[in-house]
Amino acid sequence: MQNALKLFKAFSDETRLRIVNLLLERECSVCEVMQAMGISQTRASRGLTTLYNTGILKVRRDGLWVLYSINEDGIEESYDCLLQLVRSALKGNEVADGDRERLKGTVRVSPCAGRAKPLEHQLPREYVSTAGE
Amino acid sequence: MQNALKLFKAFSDETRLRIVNLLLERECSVCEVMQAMGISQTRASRGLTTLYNTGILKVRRDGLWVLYSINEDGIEESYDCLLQLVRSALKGNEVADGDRERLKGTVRVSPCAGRAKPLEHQLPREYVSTAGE
DNA sequence: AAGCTATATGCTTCAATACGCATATATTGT
DNA sequence: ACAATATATGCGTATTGAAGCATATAGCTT
Repeated sequence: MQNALKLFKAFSDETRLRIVNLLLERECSVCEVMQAMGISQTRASRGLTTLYNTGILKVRRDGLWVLYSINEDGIEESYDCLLQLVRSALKGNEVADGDRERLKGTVRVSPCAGRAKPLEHQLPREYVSTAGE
Repeated sequence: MQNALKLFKAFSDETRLRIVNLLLERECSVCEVMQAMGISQTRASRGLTTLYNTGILKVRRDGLWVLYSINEDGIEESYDCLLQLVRSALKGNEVADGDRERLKGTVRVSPCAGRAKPLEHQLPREYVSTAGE
């Protein structure tokens, strides 16, 4: 029961459901989740961490980036049906569809984006426009 | 998404999971749930009401008793898998097993049972022992 | 080593939730 | 109508949970 309870609690939050929605598309870094969903770094990180602690996600590092993805061989057989339920529940939802759409355009950019610093300081070289130089 | 969210929230509480556990066995009145789980009337009633409001349960009246049961043709196709997950998750759990076991011995008795009043005042006639009379 | 970037986290606040007590409501029998 | 029983619910409280801010940590790059 405790395992099931943990799973249900993990899925009982809109932020986390939207995150799962993204990860069902593909592996994501924290900053990609932030951008696609338009939420703060703290919120994205906390949502991911909670899902990870429940066993739903796995993590790996790629340089500075921490990449989260669905933990296919997670907990139990049964829990697979939950993911399918989430997937179908989010398909057709305006917010979730928008998140997935924006995910396509995300870039691995600093969580400082949107703050006062000039944009060039936060984008990896290859993404910085050279038009104005 | 909102529907899925409501379902997950409904299932993300131990009291409610245990109630579903009982109702997967059979239709129950509030007082039977109280007895089987050893919880207060308020707690039982609130748990049942929450599950009902989510569409998971249906209700009917039988005289003084309000009988709750799983709403088979509830919300959506997908949600059926949730019930199966709950069933399997609760099978083998000590608390849940105990609840189901005690359910067999429950009696439709007043929620006042266990308080100061003499037992005879709260049991339907047919359950009152006549040994002491 | 120093500085930058990506992420995690301690502390705090605010909102949501669970549930107890007392009481209201609904239903039946007398 | 009255009393008794079964359940629901308003109000208050305690607990939990989400998430912001500031800061710590980890890993590049030079």
